[in-house]
Amino acid sequence: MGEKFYITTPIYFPSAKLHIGHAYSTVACDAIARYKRMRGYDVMFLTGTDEHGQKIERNAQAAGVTPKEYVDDIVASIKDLWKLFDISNDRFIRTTDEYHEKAVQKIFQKLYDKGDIYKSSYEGWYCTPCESFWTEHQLVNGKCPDCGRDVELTKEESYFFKLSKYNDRLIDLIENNPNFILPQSRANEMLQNFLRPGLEDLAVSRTSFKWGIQVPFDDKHIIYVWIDALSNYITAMGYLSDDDADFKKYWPADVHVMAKEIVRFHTIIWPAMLMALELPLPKQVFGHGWLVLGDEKISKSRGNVVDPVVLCGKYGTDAMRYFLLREVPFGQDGVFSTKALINRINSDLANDLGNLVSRTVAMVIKYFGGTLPESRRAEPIDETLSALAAEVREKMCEHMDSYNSPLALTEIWRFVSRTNKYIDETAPWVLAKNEEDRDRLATVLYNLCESIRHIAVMIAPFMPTTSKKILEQIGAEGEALTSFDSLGTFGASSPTLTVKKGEVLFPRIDLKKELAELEAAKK
RNA sequence: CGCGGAGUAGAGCAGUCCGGUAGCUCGUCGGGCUCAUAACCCGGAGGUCGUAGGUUCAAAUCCUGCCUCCGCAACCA
Repeated sequence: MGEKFYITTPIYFPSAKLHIGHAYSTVACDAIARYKRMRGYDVMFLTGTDEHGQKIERNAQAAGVTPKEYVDDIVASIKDLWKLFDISNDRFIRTTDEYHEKAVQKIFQKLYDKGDIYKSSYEGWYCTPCESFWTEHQLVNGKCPDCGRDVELTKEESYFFKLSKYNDRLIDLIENNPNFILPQSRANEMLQNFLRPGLEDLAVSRTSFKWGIQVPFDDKHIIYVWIDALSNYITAMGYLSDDDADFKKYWPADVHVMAKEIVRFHTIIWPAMLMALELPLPKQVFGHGWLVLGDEKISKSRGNVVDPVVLCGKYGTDAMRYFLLREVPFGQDGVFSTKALINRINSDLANDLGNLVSRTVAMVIKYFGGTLPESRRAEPIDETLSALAAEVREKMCEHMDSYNSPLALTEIWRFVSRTNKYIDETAPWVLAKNEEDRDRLATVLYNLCESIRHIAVMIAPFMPTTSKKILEQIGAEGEALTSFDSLGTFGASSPTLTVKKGEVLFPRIDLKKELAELEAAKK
């Protein structure tokens, strides 16, 4: 096993079904994890759920079940969702797991013993019917933002974490490690908005609800959910448990991936906690953009949720994965629309890739009965394929090493296009008409199969199932033909390879019909 | 002046750091091909690069003002 690589998704809040945006975060991590495994890394890929908090408590109450019953249900659906999206996580942590709860209490105790957590009180606006505290900013016209009723100024006892103590060290961290926060523009945001103005100590306990982890030495207090949630990255590895071998092996994380709005917690609170615990810091925090619907952000409260289960069922898992990984620009927002999705599937997957495989396999069968003969006749043009294959492989790796899947895929598709063009340039159907060109025809078809093999291996992190299906069709089996290392050779496939006609990889979708059906479904 | 990001063909983006023919994908129009999933290949049309100034032989790119949109401001992936 090679060097270790530890990657995490955020842990998701099971207050309702997950939407396409959650799937995006997880699929993005999965592609990176699969890519790293392919490159020989010993990968630890962690995801999970963040199950505590007042909102869960209330939802459960409304549903007439215990909080645990409530989250168990949703967590089961989340696990199903990741199965559907072909997510290859090595571990799944729930913040209600006993080992996690115990470890979080130990972390809290440790910080308290060290003097980094102290007891005090803070003032806030309390809404009695809602039993909620609000800050001045959160109030809407001086009223409760939830119910609109009057609020009263109240003092609540709370434990505080000395976040301010780590202010300078955090500034140093971000200023001296330009790659700590990706994309880098977010680093400025953290410095300008929070660090340079000066951090305040953080209230890290609550007394207004019960569904959470108790402060070990004060059972009136529940540990603040972000302290609870962020700790998952180390508790999942066994930190402060009887067996911390994985913690020693995998920590620090190589990258925490998340959507942009929680970058703040991961680049300020989390590093400060680790500094207080005297642990190494994660190497990188990557804040990706959002999938927006038209102009609107996808959000449960706006009711414009796009159901990923329905989409996968309709268009297929790999097509959805491809769309997500290709369409959202690096670190920026991407637009989700049915039209954009179908256009991507039709042009990139059906027309370019699927059809390339289909026409190649068909020609090998039509002209040689499925198995290529050994005779060869090379021509200079053939080298354009082998040269480009090597170049594209390099660039794809560069892009994936900086977590830029859209550009990595763009590179691969440059090769897909070149391969399609090669067919036109060599015109195998003309060669097939002349007996004296049979060795040339065999060479052309071999080069096509070999190019397709390279493509299939390169797309494996993004579309694992499609990759396998394609390799099967061109008769590529075993490490020597399917591993990343096998891409070092253009010409590794057997000279007398046998193809196998397979199902249509990506059926073309009738855009107009599909949109009409969607419209009809709305009514 | 709270902080940050963005305005480039019909749509989505690259190019801006290190000024010098404005590029890519989709769509559209025309042509080619017939192996293939009416797919593939070639070519054309389409942009005063948000706006007003400035610097320069030369500005999408550097400087200044303004307009518009978006995000963040302590629990939305």
